[in-house]
Amino acid sequence: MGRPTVHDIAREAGVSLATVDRVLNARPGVRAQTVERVQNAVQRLGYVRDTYAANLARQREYRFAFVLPDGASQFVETFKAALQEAIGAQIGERISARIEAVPSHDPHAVVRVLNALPADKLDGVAIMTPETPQVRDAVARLKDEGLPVVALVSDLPSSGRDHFVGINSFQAGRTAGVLMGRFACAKSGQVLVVTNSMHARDSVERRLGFDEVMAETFPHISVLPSLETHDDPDRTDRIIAEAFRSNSDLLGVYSMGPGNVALLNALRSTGRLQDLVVVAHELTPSTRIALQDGEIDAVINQNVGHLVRSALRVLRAKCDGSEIFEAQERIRIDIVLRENLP
Amino acid sequence: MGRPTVHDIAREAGVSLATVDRVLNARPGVRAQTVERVQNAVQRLGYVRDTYAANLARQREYRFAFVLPDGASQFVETFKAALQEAIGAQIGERISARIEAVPSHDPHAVVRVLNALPADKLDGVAIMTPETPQVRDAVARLKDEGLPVVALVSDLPSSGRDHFVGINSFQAGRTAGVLMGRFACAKSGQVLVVTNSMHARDSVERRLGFDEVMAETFPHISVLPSLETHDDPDRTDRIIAEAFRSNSDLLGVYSMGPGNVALLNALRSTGRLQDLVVVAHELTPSTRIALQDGEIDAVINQNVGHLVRSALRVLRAKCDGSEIFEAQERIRIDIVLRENLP
DNA sequence: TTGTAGGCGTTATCAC
DNA sequence: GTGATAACGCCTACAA
Repeated sequence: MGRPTVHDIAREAGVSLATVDRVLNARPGVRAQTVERVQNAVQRLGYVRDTYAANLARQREYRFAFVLPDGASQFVETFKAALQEAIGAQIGERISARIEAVPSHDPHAVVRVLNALPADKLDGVAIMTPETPQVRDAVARLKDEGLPVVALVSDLPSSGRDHFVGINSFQAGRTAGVLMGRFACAKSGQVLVVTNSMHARDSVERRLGFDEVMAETFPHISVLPSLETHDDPDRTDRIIAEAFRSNSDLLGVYSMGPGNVALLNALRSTGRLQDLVVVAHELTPSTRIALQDGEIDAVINQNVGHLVRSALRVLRAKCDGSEIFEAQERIRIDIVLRENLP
Repeated sequence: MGRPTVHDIAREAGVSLATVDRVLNARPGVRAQTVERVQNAVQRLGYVRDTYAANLARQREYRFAFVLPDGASQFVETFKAALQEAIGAQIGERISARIEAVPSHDPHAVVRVLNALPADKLDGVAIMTPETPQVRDAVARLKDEGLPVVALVSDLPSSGRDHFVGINSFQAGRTAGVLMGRFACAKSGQVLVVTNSMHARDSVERRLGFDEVMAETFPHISVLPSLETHDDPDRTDRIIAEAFRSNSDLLGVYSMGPGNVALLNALRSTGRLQDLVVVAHELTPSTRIALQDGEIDAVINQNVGHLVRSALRVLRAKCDGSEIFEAQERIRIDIVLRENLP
């Protein structure tokens, strides 16, 4: 015969189905002695609950909210598409997800949105937002209301979030560094580092990892101070032009943040893009094309499909109080070259 | 109210549950007219079947067989471990998998095992085996008996397998090539290519991809003919020593096949391992250590966890006749360096 | 503190 | 051809 069921447990323990259920779900109103008997039966028979049958009976619905940066980020757009796709697929069964767009550079706006989330109409929240003290407090409130919270892409380590879905930025920076160094071969010269803002925690960590590798392994290359674009194309053009004026031996560019469209445009207008080693983050329509055209040499990527599915699985597991399957939830640091473009 | 159920369909179409079920599962014994009415109702209400409830009622069990090479391959061992892990986890719910070890270099033995599979006690088969005409016929037989078959890691394109779970070997070879070329910088010299046997389809394809990139982009590097180790450590030592004797400017080694333990040992005894650019396939305990020690520069990998889960999901989908979620089943060509080791 | 009975959405076995 | 009716494994009133 197949797996043992609650019926088997009930028979084995000499109690009724309802009592078994109460014990399995740790509900009160059962004598300690009876609890013991049931648990013994569970042990003996090796019972494991059929989650799907349980969800069916429970009419379980998972209502999640995804708090994502608004604005025209290709990465976020790609992420949203992957979310829609996953919700429509098998993995999205019984899951509904609302997307809350927040102006992520405005911590107060972020907090306003987080505080406005209707905790009683939700079963979990995924947040992709820079870490600020205000955000930390808002997350604490959500958790107080009993909601599982996962941090997406950018971690919120001191917020008490239940889980982080994303890659280690420091390692990602190291990976970018080693590609930069090896692709530049033994040449000496300077490398430009660009991001939208060094207030973003992941930019800081990526920079740290990048610098570490460059100092360790490629001391003949000097890494210039981080340039901040502030998500402004005009400013991007200006600082890039200026950087090319003041540095004679530029070997490469490390783009740590979003905004690759504007950066690539600025680099194109210097006329030197083809000679540079360019390493960027996140595979989006624009970085994909730039890879294909040989403008970008390597992209460090976190697979958005994987991010989405991992967030959904983890949130569901937290709701059910079940274990997560670590191996499946580890997001890889993908290295994408033209030849292994998915 | 929530999603429409079979009850809603029955009411809407003015028929009974049983009839709805017959139509949904394409069973005979329903008037064309009635079929139509039900299908209209399905359309109108946007019904989509609850797979889990269905499986519950059906008492569905998925009994799969995995036909894997025997012998001491670290890759296969890693794969088996991942399989066990997945079976124990959420994704393995209702799935049982038996592993059949075959001496994969012996086509007749492979076929004997395939033919001995009890088709009536199985719901699907995954096969990791080199392609031979005999294997092709055996797969055809399995399919005749109604079993879904997926090819694992090494494709069986002309066998009528339902699906291939793995990476494109040609692209993988190109990826290895570009890493080799760029990591070797502008130096000219020779590159050694090693595999266990050029009878393996993936070795041939990898070689093709590798050669293409080298010829296109790195013409100053000459790629030597493939050396075959025949899975024999002694032979490996000999051919490597010989290769080092006859080539004065060796820049690197591309290891296309399994057997990295023996190959690394042979390379170590030349005393020149540290200076070479080494690119290998598959992340296993030994390649992992070699990466960490700087002996291997890059590993081209297919994530075994992903392979296993994909095979399980695809087989299940084929059993259910349901769609597969392409995006999730595309196995990535991972590039693993020391810095992004998972 | 415990048990009974019914229901979740689907399928399967009977009759009619 | 079609329709009741009872499963599947679990949960939850409500009753005892």
